[in-house]
Amino acid sequence: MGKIDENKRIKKEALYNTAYTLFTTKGINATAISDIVKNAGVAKGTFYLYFKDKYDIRNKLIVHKTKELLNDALEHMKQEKILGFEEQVIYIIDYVINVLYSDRALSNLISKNLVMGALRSTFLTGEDTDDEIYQTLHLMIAADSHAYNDVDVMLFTIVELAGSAGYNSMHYSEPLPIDEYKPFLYRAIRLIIESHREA
Amino acid sequence: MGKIDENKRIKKEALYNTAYTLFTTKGINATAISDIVKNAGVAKGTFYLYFKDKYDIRNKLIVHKTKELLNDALEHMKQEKILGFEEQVIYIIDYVINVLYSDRALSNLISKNLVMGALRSTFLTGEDTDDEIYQTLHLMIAADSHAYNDVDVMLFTIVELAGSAGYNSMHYSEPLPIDEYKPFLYRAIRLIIESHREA
Amino acid sequence: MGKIDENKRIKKEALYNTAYTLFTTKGINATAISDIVKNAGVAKGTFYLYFKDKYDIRNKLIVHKTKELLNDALEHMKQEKILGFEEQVIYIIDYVINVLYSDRALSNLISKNLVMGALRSTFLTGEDTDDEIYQTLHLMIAADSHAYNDVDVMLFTIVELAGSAGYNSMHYSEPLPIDEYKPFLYRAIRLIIESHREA
Amino acid sequence: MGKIDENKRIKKEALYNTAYTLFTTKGINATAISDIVKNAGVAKGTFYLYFKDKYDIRNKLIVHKTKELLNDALEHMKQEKILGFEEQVIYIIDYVINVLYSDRALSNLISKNLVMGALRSTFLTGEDTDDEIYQTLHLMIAADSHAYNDVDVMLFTIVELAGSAGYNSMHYSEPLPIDEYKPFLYRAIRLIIESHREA
DNA sequence: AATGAATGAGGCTTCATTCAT
DNA sequence: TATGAATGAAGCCTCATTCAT
Repeated sequence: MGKIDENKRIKKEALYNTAYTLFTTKGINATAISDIVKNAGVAKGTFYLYFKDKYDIRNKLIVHKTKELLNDALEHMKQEKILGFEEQVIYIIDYVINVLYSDRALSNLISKNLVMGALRSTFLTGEDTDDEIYQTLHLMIAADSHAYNDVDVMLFTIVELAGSAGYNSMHYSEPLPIDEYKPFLYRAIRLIIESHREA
Repeated sequence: MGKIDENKRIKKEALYNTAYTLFTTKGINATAISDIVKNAGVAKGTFYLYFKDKYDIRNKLIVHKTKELLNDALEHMKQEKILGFEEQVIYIIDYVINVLYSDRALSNLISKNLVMGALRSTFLTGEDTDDEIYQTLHLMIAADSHAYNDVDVMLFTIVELAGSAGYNSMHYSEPLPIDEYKPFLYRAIRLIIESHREA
Repeated sequence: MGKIDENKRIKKEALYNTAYTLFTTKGINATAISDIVKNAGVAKGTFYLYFKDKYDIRNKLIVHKTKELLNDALEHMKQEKILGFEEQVIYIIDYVINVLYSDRALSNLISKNLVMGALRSTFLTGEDTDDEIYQTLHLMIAADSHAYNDVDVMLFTIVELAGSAGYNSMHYSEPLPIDEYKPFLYRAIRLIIESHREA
Repeated sequence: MGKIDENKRIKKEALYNTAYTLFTTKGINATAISDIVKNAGVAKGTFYLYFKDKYDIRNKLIVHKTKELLNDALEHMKQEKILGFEEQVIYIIDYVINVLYSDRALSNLISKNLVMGALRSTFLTGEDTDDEIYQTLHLMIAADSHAYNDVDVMLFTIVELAGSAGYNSMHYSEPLPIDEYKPFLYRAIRLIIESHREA
């Protein structure tokens, strides 16, 4: 049984990896399921054993990659012992921007729309309260020397701004290359944070 | 001759109108060129006389609709005699949000990504300097009682934030319905504007 | 051992029951073997332990259900002490029509073609002479006060007429609903029987 | 234009002919649309220009062939100057049986079920009263020296009996080869007709 | 005897694009 | 200019059957 389950995992993993490569290389529209299975070395039917269609595997990939990225960011933040909510938010966003900037493939997959969708469902929705990332963020806020109003609104605004402006600056260097745009972005974020501080 | 040209215009217009309806109803992926021509009452070959493919007509539609929307906003702003750059920016964004909120079809076509692309190319790029909208914005800034640094960066940041956060709030009522979110959005925008004022 | 055999019987029975439900609900074309095994709660491979394919289990089902139905009819006929071949034939046909009319699922499975195929192989073929139903019919004829010519032809003609006309009347109420059509049908059958009587 | 329409007719005809050959040779289940178009020498897409799917072309074929067959029968009946409704019905049925018996391919296509469906909709349904065949039958009845009750019931009963019993006798020679069975069949039909005569 | 993951042939359907009229 | 029949590549998905466990 261990053998069978191991085999299942391997096939699934092969499909994920191949899909990731193809989606980020050719784009999802230009990627056929035939391409995925051919490159993954499995039969076509096997794909349908694990995924409903092309969009199913894409969504699962995005959620996976996004969570991974955010966890990495939080991990590094802890190691670096960054203190204070404002600094922590800037650190996380900077980390994410840097990773996405250096990994264009990942950035393409987790495009502006999608990363936001994933982020929102991941750490702006309080419902899924056993979500580690969401927990961590709120702990960060609680540990800050200031108190904050409308925390979810604040996080939402920051995420949307950073995601949208960051995406465009990274991809099109407009209005400035990302390195030159960062100071403006981070200043705006700091202002937003300040505006949510309790008097 | 005028007759022939008139006929051309009518067919083209029919294609535009039908495409708009279908794109906003079924989405672009689910809309086939056959659908467009069938509903427009022209032959399939005729489509290729005017457009390269589906995406060509879509792009032309978006540019057209976006410019129309922004021109309307500026027009109303003038009529209302809104003064001061900060108030003017808020007015324009509020106008656009209100129109998109009440016209879901239009909002879907000019989705988050696209509106930004169009906006950027339309009024954040200085190249196309005979662009009326771009001109108007710079006139507004010049007429303000304050002077501003890094004007294009400022406009970019505002547009990205409003576009991205506004889109999500409108469509998903997250983290708040658009009406409740607006005060936060506008406060953030005002802070961004202030941060670009010369000392 | 008895335990194992019991287990086999249970699985087989589950397959039969599920197949019956699905065939009569969705039709055989729309029923996949996967559907059958999934609903029966057995593994796919198990199906092939007992049946060659979809059509194998269907045929076995039909034969089974048809024999059951005819045996029921004969049983009731005996209990009711119906006498005389003509009356007995009418009684059996009436019984079958009534059951099929009230059990549309069964009627769909044992459709016009199939019921005839099954019936013919069941009680018009003399080869399988240890067939109880076939025996019973011939006993009925022998016990009648008249003698008959070309008995198999007579039975065949009656079965075909009743099966085909009855099926259509039941399912489509054409040219009349079954209740209104019955008198015509039974009159025709009586005429056929009479025409086979020895002078 | 005549050229284009002519071409359309040719392609459609090619599809019909090929489908007929394949359906009657390999059966409809074993015939793929690919087979049809390949043999017809047209592109796959062309098939979908004229037919919805495999069953669509089959149904159209059956209706076409059935009407053709019945019209032939009526035509010959007139040429032979057959008089009297009873004789006319026997003549038609005999004609149809003979053709189907000698053309096994046609007989397979227009199988028991289907011929009935087609026949019923063609000449037992009074609604489509501009149907030539239906008209002809009623004229025949009107011209007979006897008057008849429940004409549609009578026709229905005859058609069902002849179709069902004839089909089986032809295909399986059970209970007798068709030539030997005919006398019994025709006797039964005559009895049915007589039973519908007005006193 | 029982399982169910894996297979891959096989069939279906759509649709952008061309081109003769 | 305008037409729309024809094309056929391209992609999707199902499902009967096998076989290692």
